[in-house]
Amino acid sequence: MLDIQLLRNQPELVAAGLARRGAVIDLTAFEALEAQRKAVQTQTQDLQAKRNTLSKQIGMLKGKEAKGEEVAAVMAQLMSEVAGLGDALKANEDQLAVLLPEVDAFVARIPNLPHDSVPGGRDESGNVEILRWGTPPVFDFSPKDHVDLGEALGGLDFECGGKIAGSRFTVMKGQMSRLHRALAQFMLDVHTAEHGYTEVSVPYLVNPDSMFGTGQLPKFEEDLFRIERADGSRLYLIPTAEVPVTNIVRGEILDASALPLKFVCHTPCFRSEAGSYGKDTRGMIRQHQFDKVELVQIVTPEQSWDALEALTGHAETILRKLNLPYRKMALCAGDMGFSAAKTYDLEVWLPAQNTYREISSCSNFEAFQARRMQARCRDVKGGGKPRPLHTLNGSGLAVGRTLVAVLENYQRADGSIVVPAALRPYMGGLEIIGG
RNA sequence: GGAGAGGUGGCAGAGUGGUCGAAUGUACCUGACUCGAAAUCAGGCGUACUGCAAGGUACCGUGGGUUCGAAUCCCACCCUCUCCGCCA
Repeated sequence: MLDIQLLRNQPELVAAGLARRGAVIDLTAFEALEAQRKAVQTQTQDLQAKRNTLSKQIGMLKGKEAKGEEVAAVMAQLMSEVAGLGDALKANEDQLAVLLPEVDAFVARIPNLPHDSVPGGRDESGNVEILRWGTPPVFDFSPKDHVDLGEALGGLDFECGGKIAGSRFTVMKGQMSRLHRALAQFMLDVHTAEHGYTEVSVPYLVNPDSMFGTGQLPKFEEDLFRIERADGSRLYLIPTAEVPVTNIVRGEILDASALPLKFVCHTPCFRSEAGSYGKDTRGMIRQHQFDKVELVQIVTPEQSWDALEALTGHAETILRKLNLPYRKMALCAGDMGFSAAKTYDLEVWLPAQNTYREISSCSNFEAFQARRMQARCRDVKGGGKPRPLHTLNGSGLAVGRTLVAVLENYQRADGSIVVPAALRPYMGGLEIIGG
């Protein structure tokens, strides 16, 4: 959520920032709504103040009456005076009860402002390559894609996934399952042992408040799987561990000296993929369910930009240790997600597609999510007031897509797969799958 | 699923209609004493909105209601704990 003060005081600045990402804001509507809100709110509070003082006087008179003083007449006078406020006050409060949520709803649907360092651009084509690492492998045979490789090895079964659940679901078996598990374990171990993250395990179903906190709601409900419960409440399957993990600090005021908090979390992720019909229908690239190891940092406002570089580096480390060629992209303003102030995508080389595909997305949200979550920090020494903290997250990495990258980059002419050296300790020393 | 108890400030814990945004203790911050610390003493110490300020308003699990006035009474819901049942 944007700082509503910024929206009130510098609306042109907000509009300009939003324009960079192709978003339009109706400032006239906002200002009209705000003017109305302000008028009704001050009037309501004046009436409440009047009621409160009069009622207090009645209270004092009650005390005197108890001591035997004759105050009934004055009291009756006051009571009728207060009663006269009743209707006007009720009307104002009712009006306010409509206006305040309207203002909230308006602000809740505005995306974050892109950071100054974010390149301009409308879509994917405006993204800027920051670096390239590794060399795409050269094969003396025609490389297969992960579907052909996986099916031939008996490790990937898309038909079976379709039978059990539907399209965009996969069944893995044998060494393929183990390789998948090894990848997740490896990532968790690197991030905890070498990068200082604390591993957390969290709910895979979350409530609407949590989805609001990280920005999935109210605008992107159609991207989520929803569970309706008998009592009328609802839960959502997490589309990323970002949601439950970031919401750990929702509603909290943290001692600034306790920051940064660094969490790593392995979960399945569930996405409805509404609107992506026909896109990546083959294989494991785009699934309704996939595993991901997520990095989340909770930091002070001063720390967040350094933290974004560090966090992205942590994700890159996994690719490097697996010796997978990748490139690092700075997303342009028009291609960033709703809540992000800046995002780096890491794209891994996929030989069969002869291109780089997203395998990680690392973002600094600045105070955008923190404001929605009312997550704040306080400098105890300075005696300062609570202020919104900053949040970041990034995939480190998407496990399913990493599996795809390993299969395709490490394949041999006979269809067997070389197990990357870093994973062998997790595979009981196995060097070749299907050899 | 059945029965019961309870949700108040960082924590503990009072408060059952009226100067209650809330006693007290503890933690924490500042100052005094001290070479320093402990102990002691004095003061401060929730969040948000609003106002130049003084101040005002809201918040005692959440949402409604009763009342001139609600932490306190009524209704619904949520959560926690205990016991029983069921169960990975």
